[in-house]
Amino acid sequence: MNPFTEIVIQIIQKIPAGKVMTYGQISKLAGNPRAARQVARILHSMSRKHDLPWHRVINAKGQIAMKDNETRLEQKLRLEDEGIKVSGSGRIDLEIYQQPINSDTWEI
DNA sequence: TTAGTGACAGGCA
DNA sequence: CTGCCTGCCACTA
Repeated sequence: MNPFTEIVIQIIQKIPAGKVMTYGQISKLAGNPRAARQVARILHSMSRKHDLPWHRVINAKGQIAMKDNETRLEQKLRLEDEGIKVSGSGRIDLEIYQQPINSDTWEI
């Protein structure tokens, strides 16, 4: 497994419940600012075997970027279950729920 | 091998 | 606020 993938997985596992991060944040923390799409791919392929909180990862517009309606609904329900308010169209207030990368908990 | 396609981001209209 | 365009890279047909 390449180091980028490992770091991405560790970052996602550190996202606290009730908070979210964007793909861009994660890719930047992992050392590849332009690899947001690969983060998404890692999530899709690794979320099951690594038990990742994939639902806490959203796009830069603060929305659920799902194409599949079932998965989109599941993510919405999981987020609301953690106290995150999700708008009808799947929007989330990043000002409130986004986990800042400058926090002391991020010693990557 | 080339072309199409995303769990995306950022700039611009 | 929304939509379109370009860059990015792994995967698939």
